[in-house]
Amino acid sequence: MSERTNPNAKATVHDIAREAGVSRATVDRVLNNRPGVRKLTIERVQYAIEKLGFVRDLSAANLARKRTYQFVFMLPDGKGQFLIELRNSIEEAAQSANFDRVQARIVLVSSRDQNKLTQELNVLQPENLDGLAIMANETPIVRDTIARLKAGGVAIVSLVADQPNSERDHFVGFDNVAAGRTAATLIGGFVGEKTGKIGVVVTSLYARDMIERRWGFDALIAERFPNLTPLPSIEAFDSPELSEELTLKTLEENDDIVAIYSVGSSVKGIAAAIKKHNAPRHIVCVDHELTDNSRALLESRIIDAVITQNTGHLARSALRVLRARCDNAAIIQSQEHIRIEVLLLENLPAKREQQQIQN
Amino acid sequence: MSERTNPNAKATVHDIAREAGVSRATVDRVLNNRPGVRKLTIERVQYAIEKLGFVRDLSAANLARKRTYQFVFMLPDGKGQFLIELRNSIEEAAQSANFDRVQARIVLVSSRDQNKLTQELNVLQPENLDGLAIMANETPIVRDTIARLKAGGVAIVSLVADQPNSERDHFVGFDNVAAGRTAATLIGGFVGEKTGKIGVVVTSLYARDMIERRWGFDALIAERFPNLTPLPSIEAFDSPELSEELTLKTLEENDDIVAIYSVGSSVKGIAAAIKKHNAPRHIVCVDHELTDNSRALLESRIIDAVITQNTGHLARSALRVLRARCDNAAIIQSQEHIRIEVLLLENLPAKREQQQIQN
DNA sequence: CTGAAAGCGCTTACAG
DNA sequence: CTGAAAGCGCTTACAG
Repeated sequence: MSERTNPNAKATVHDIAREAGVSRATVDRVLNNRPGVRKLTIERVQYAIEKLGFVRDLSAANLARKRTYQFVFMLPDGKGQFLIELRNSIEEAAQSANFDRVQARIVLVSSRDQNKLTQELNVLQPENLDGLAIMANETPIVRDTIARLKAGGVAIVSLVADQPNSERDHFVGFDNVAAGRTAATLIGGFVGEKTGKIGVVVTSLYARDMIERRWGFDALIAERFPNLTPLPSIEAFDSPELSEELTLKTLEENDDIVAIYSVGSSVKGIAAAIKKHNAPRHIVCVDHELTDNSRALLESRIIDAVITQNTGHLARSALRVLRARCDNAAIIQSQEHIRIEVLLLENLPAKREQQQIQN
Repeated sequence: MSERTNPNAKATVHDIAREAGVSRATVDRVLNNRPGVRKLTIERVQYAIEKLGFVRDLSAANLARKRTYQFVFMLPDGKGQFLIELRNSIEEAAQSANFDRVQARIVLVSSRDQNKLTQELNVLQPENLDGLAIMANETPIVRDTIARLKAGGVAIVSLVADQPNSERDHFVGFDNVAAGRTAATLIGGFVGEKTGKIGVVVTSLYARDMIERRWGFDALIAERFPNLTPLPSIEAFDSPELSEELTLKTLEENDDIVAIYSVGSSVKGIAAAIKKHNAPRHIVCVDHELTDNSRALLESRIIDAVITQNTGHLARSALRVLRARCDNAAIIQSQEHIRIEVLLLENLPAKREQQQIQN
């Protein structure tokens, strides 16, 4: 069945207009809080809205308005697998959101060159922007840009790494402290009753997400696994070579390492180091973010688990939240909660089906 | 910015009509494969569509059509927490889908009384139904109903438990075999090197999802953990008392039980049994589906992990797939993949925020 | 087989 | 401060 046959059909602006004894244009003014309506008239219209239980049809409104949503995703230009996945997911989500009148584009910004970053940020103007999703380190220039755009009425979400001291409307990403605790629980559980040290490798000592994960990790190990001692963080930047070299050095210097926590995107080098070092027994290894690397390492059982946030969910959630903000609509919190996913070889999702289309 | 200012504005039916030298009505006929158009005309229109890169605006089409989607979710009337959660999620999702012209309602059917089930199923008629999501045991009557509705043009998805031998369009739920394997990996990992038996408790010996989980579980234990021996399944139906009694009996008869796998919704009784039995060392316990019970047991560390599928995701995915089917549109596979979630105390999502609304 | 006209529910100039 | 008319992109009778 397709036609609406039910007798208590939904009320329309037309019905409201008739009920309130005004024109549809006036109903529209009240609906959209436009100025230039007498207070009494407003009340009459509002009464009619209440009475008839009117709910406006947003898609009809958007059609009439020729409303289009201009969103920008600003991401670091890094070459890590996670970033690549995230970009793919955003493009995919943007494409299907396109039917919904949203145009989203990705802007990559240098994570090193502050001047270029400043330039890129200054290009963004509220006049041609409805929403911004930004993943960047917390710096004054980023904070200022957020404030400026916010003041211009742009909806803002921080992505993956929060900007807690800025005026972003929402954070789309998981709780990094809890993620660190999750990693600790897995490592502690899998190590069992053995006593020993844990190597910890981060991408950067100063990135907020890394710091938070490490906090959570250390706290939980201290609480529940007194048999384990995390070592100071090794900083590997984005370099597999550096990561391998430093990890190997640590393994050689500490013969009682029972586990390694890969907090950032350095697992490739870590795995190489573990293989080279070739310890007599399995070293438990937990990594963050599912990539081709971590997938292969899970399959060869070099690493035991991956803790990740789904890039598709991140992309769609950012889009939904921005749109809701623009429409001044509510969001369903539970739907926007980004889960901390624990991936073992056994519950690994099948490899990205390249935008596979069914039917 | 809101207005579409860009010069290469999207083509509309109007543009196609002009380009092809026909009326908009004819364009519409071609677009919707309606009969009564000369072949030559069809080709001309299709050529114009290609040339202008026309993409039809579905929401405008639906507006014009007064199209409404009538969906039914048919679920067992059981009183388990998972079912309750699922129902809540469906209601929530249905509410927000309402803006999108879909009307979804839940019909509960008896899982015991075949006659009542038959009656309920017979009420469903293709005339007033666009899509059906069904969670039910595989029985001939269910299979026949699916076939009948399918023949009448109704879109069908099976939910949580698949109906692989029916003509459903899609299955919304996770891979139960892989879920069982995931449970086994966790149990094996957490038990460590100890040798012993594993108790296995199911809701029903004949439910497809239980059987599949058990398959996966046994297979992985055999592959990777020769130190562990799963016992035959204990069937506890939906009864906490029975589950407690039988689990306790098993624990007393086997003093080398190191873990319990709760395949169905029997964890309350299992936990009670574990507490009563009070073994000298921790018994590893993994459960399925996040509920208030399992959450509390995770917090008190009686159980170690919960394997679950997100009910919100199930509900929204079912809705999206049904809708796509009705529109004959493609679905994004990666978006519809239902993940096997591993929940530890540390990555537990906050308790259901009762339809919390922000702003 | 094809088209002119009216309409879906809402909004936008324009006029008063 | 308010309304009549036209229009968003698409579809539906109706007429021919």
